[in-house]
Amino acid sequence: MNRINRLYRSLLKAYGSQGWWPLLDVKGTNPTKTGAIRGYHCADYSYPRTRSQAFEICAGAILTQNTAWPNVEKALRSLRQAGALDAKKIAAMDEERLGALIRPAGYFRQKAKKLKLFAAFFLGLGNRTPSRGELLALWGVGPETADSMRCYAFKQPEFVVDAYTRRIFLELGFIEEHATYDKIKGLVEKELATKEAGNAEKTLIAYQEFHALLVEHAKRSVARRSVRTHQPLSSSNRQRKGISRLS
DNA sequence: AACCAGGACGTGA
DNA sequence: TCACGTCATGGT
Repeated sequence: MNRINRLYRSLLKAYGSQGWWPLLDVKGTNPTKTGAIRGYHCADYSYPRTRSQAFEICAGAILTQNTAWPNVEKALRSLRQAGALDAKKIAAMDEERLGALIRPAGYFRQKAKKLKLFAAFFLGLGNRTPSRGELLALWGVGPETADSMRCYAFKQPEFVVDAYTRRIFLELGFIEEHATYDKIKGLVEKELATKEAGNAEKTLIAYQEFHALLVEHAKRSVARRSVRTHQPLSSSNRQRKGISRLS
């Protein structure tokens, strides 16, 4: 078994299934997760079940850009409270009012624009699944956001690379310091898929879980300092925090 | 009280 | 291509 698969298996053993993407109305059942327990659908991969839930995931993907999830959740609840967690409503809303509703998520002027653009695009899709290229062509949607939408909202086997993934892979020596997004994505899609090759559904679940597990692991054990310095966490720190090396 | 969060985009070199 | 600056609130 290759190192990517080994890491995936040990993370899964350590933290259990994560059940991303978090949805406002879904209750999670994994007590070992950090942060909010609600919002996850651990070991149930039938979500999103509606077009509306797919939109909620996409909106969350935009709102979470460089932003901590609890703040995103506040913005989503604020939208729902206003009856506006809905593509039609958002597409028709003026940016000032939308910005006020999503304020807790930060960057509210930019994100109001992004949400409006995306909402109009989403409506135009009808029931269709957008390609990665279509998403990337939208202003405000970069590689990570596009892959998050594809993987979690539209259930396409597409691995999401984020800052946490990068940090952990660098620490483990899986990648070079300046590895590109596509390089890291390719590494996972090549190595993690080998076992599930030919089974699209299992591949999708593996991509969803692996990304979520990397985030969970990073939140617990990877020093924030390493973002700037790229210095590995010392073993004494690791032990003090009760984190095993996992590979 | 700095520092950072599940980025993306525009700019100048 | 590449390194920065910008966007902005809220938690630690």
